[in-house]
Amino acid sequence: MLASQRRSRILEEIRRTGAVRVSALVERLGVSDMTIRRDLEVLAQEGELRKVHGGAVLPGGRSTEEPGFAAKSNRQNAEKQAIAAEALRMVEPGMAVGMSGGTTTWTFARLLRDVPDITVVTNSVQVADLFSREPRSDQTVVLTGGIRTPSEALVGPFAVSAIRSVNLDIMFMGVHGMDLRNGFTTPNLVEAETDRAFVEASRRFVVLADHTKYGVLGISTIAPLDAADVLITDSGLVEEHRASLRERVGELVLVEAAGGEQSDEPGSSRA
Amino acid sequence: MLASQRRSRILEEIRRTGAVRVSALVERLGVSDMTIRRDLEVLAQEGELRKVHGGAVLPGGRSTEEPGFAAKSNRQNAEKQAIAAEALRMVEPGMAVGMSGGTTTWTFARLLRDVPDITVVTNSVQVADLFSREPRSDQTVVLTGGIRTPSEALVGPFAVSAIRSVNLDIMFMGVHGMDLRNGFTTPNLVEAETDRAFVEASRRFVVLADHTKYGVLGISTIAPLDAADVLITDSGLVEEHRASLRERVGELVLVEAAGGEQSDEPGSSRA
DNA sequence: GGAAAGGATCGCACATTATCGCACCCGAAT
DNA sequence: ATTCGGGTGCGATAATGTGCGATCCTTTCC
Repeated sequence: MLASQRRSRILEEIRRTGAVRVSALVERLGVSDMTIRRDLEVLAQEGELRKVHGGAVLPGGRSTEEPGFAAKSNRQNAEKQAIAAEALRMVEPGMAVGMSGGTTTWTFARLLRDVPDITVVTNSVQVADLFSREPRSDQTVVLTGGIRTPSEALVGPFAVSAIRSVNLDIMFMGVHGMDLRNGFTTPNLVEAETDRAFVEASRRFVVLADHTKYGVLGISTIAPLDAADVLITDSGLVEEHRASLRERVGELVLVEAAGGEQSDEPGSSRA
Repeated sequence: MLASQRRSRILEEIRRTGAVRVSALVERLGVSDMTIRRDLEVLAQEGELRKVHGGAVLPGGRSTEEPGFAAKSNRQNAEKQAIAAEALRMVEPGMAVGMSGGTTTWTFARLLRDVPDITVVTNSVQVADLFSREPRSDQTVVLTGGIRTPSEALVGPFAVSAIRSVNLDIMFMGVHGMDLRNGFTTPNLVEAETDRAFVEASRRFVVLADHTKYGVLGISTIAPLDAADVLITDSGLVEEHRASLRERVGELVLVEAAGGEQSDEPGSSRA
């Protein structure tokens, strides 16, 4: 059995019963306890479950934990993980990193916690929450001020003013839609304003967007496509769209969504 | 059964009935009384419940509202409730209200949610959380930016700059200590800075502090006693201290803590 | 084509830590 | 004063994580 299959089984089990114990999984899946523990570690890192003594439970506990709840955040989760992993390669110790809100950046923020000596500026309460859960003395997390939107982002003049006063080495932004004519868009007018401020405040502007965002149109434009220095998306994007984007954005990075929920092809040679 | 499952069951039970007994849980969950006690201890530490003789009851208000910082918030809870109720009388619809962090202001914020048409400016993530749980279109809640302290307050230049740019009708502040010589103090240097900015930004400065704060000295002074237009405290304060304070602060308001220890009645004392 | 190098995954042994129940004594309520 | 619940100390048991070696698959080189 493949590791990703095994992990799917674990998720299936925990979603059905609400909790799993290591010893039960050892018996059921026929692997050692260490393997199970490592699986749980990985799944916990992805936010799919929460490790507890003796096993794991669903993460549903804290309301501020996961943005938008499971329905939304699990969509394209494998893609988001892969995108986040790729984005992580662009961050180096000592950097000043900006992050907007959204589930993709939230996934990315989970990985970012392990990077030493960085300064994070964000207008997302959830992202700030992630870092403040286990504070590290070598990391500084700045939450911009402002008024909360339903998606828990801070917007408005306070946010804009705070963002304008910083200089970021790199800015990571999740968007709701990307389109040739309208660029990167969001359904929230005031969020677009803060997002624009973020773009202006950063030396390097990186957009994180899975392939389903292509062609989606939010009411407000954050920036044209060519404003992005890098766009990281996944290989689910069809060739035609890849070409379009490649012409416009600074650099287009495609990542392979590793070990999705179901899409495993054992022994297939690389294309 | 996993320990965390067991604790979930306990919470479920207590939220359904309002109270649990140790003996009942022993039977229902099939573990020893000591295990139950230890569970209750953990949950009480998290602020999910309050231990009483024979079992546990729900803490002050809705337990789901209480964030993780609640271990300390139950101390002097009755006093805080009474102080908060008194402070509420000073707020009128249409006002711009400032609030610092701390458990006393948090208690106050819960009452403030019912006041129509107000603007709240706070550097406390928890206070902002309270309002964003059920957003009202006639209320605006501004979170100042900044870096999080362990007590979940936002501090630093971003916070100060945001606070300086607003004008508040009234400012409510919880303090860590009050002392004749050193005035209102806090153990956190940078928090004092934002607190001072709050004082300067407001027309009317109200301090909320239960009687145990008297004589306590934090490392950093926020303001001298006479900077307070109003000081609301409880009648646990001895006469000698009352007199001292009355000389210095603009107005000293003493409230009676209802019911001594118990305070888990939703429809609380005054209107 | 095949062998060697590289990388990832998994299992085992070990030291460490957390959990639980029991016995015992203390404190609170009636 | 008596009874019931509460807390502390201890030992037994289970769970955890780290380091290491074995195995499998992929890649690379000849």
